[in-house]
Amino acid sequence: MSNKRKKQVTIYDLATELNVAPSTVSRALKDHFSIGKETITAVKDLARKRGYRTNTLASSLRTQESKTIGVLVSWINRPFISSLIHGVEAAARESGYNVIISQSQDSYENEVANAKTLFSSRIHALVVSLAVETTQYDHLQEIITSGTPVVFVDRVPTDLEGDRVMIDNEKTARMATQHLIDQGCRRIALFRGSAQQVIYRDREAGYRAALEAGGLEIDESLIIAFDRLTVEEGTRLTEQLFQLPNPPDGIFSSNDSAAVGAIKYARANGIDVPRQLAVIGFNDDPVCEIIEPQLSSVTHPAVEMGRLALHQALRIADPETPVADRLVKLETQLIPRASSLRKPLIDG
Amino acid sequence: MSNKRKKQVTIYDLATELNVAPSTVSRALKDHFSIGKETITAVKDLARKRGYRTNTLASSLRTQESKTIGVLVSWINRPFISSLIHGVEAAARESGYNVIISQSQDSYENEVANAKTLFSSRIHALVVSLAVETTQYDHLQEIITSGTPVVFVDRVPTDLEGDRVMIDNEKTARMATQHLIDQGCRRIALFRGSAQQVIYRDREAGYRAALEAGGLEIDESLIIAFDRLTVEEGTRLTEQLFQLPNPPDGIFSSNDSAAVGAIKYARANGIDVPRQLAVIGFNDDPVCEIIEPQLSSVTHPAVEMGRLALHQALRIADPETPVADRLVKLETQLIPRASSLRKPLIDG
DNA sequence: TTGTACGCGTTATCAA
DNA sequence: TTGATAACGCGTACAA
Repeated sequence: MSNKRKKQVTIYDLATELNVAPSTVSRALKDHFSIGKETITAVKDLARKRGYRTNTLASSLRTQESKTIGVLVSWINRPFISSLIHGVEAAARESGYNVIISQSQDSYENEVANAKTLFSSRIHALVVSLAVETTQYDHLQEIITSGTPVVFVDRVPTDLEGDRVMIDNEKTARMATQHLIDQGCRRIALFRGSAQQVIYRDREAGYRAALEAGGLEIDESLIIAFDRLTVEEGTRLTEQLFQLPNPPDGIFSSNDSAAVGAIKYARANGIDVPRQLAVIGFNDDPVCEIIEPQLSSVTHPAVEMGRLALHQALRIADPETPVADRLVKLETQLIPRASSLRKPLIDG
Repeated sequence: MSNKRKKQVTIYDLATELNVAPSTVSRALKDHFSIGKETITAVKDLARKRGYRTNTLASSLRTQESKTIGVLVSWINRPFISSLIHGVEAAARESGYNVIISQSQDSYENEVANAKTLFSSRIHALVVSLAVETTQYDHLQEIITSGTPVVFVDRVPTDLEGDRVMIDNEKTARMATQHLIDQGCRRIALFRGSAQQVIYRDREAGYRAALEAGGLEIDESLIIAFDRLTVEEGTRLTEQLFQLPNPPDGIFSSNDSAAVGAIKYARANGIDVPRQLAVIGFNDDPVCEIIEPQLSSVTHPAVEMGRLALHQALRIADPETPVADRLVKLETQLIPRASSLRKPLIDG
């Protein structure tokens, strides 16, 4: 709102013009049962005519009840995150809420600053996917303590009570790794994200569990720590893998981008995918159907997670919410494609 | 802000505890020159100790000056849009502003509703990329009239005064088409987006201009109207093109997704890219370097456009802003890759 | 250097 | 069915 802005119409203006009290106008605008029918229509007509818009600021201040949801994520311009926000925003708007977004850019410092700003904006609730760097949660604990609902999505904290919407990372990773074993892989590499985030540790756990269940030896030199799981990093680290005396015959990557990097390396170096190297990613991004060979993956229902997180945020204030519901785990699915299929699938 | 929320600390609480007036606290917190040094430190110390957070709502109401920027786009989960928002958010936060996002999902009706909601929220300024359906602008004119700065990005309106941040679509399309001609294409098809949006009409104009300049005949049956420019649509409509008695030897697509669809069709049907069919897209999305052959494109600097739009929004209120600056056109660049390169490029 | 008093626009309470 | 009044938390003109 800049300085020389046209003065906005208020309920006071309408009241004066209609010769009624401001409180009457206020009630008429929200169809309060105690207001006469003619008064209501008269008020609404004039409101429309004068271009009246309710001042959300004043209303929120008075009622101590703001209709905005804060969203705190790492990077907006990532497929998974932008779909997540899409889900939050769509669900929020259906429920009459605005959405304020802020990105930490994976920096702890930014995350703390943004959390403070959002808190000051008196948001109704906060939806958070942590920055990679974040391992300490005072900035969020403070918000929870104040009574503002906080819902964690995907990148959740370890030791902090609070509501979560996520997938079963361990189980999903096990499913993906198992698939590679079923396809005949014996030396499977893991592209692991930053160990600071529990979701990546869980995926590692799933990977290890699948290998053990399959009776395969775990070779620590095949577990590769990634920093940002980008395409470039995937290409670079695949190259390193293939300089080992005994390179892998399969890769399970913690996201699709890094898996794409692996396929690019293989393609450029005459390594046959999936025969010499079977690859499976994580997220099922659109790119899976674009790269050649098409990339196997496991679903990570971003939009749905966003919607659920929002609904969870709105329900927390509700005392009826059962405690059991405070952890929502979504189902995931294996999507086998050419990058890992060496033999026909057993069923359908 | 839910009902049984812990009461927030106010300047009034701090004032009581320190035995000073609330106004003194208010001024101390913003380092007002008239307040004593010790008072300032005392106030700030206590504020920290009590966990005081300034109430943005109250402050905005009082000053008639909100620190939030509204963003109104079609779909958040699209590469170009999410990068645009990324740019807006980053720049806004640097300047101390929050960002409220809302998506029209390309529906005119949603766009109108969202514009009204944002307006009611007393945003400082609005950044808009229009819904495909939108051809009428009353909902935005109203906001402009009220004195709220409105900046249009990418999908801009035709006959509405207002600030714009965009690229030169006609020139860029000409450059892309010219490139195909240079590579020896003689029958070039155009993947055109919805004619309702001027950006797509401009790209068509550039395409036509390049053909004319190159002395090539314009075959209207090669100009394909797309609805949503998706991969699937690209594949489907390429198939149609190749059922023509005289199919094209080049495609200029108004975005990368549809171009990817064309390449997928070609790959599946043994059509050699680029020899039989040269393809160039628009946007230079990350997918360009992932598909095989890699997709030629022209840049569409989304993040930069977002940043500029935000800065433009903040400058509009400033009476010093020269009128000439109200249309910002960014430079674009041709990125030739394997999908269109039949001969070595003339220079580097 | 600090305090007093009012208003931003809305809504809740109490009274009429 | 409607009106008068106070209060939400903050900032500022004016007074001290």
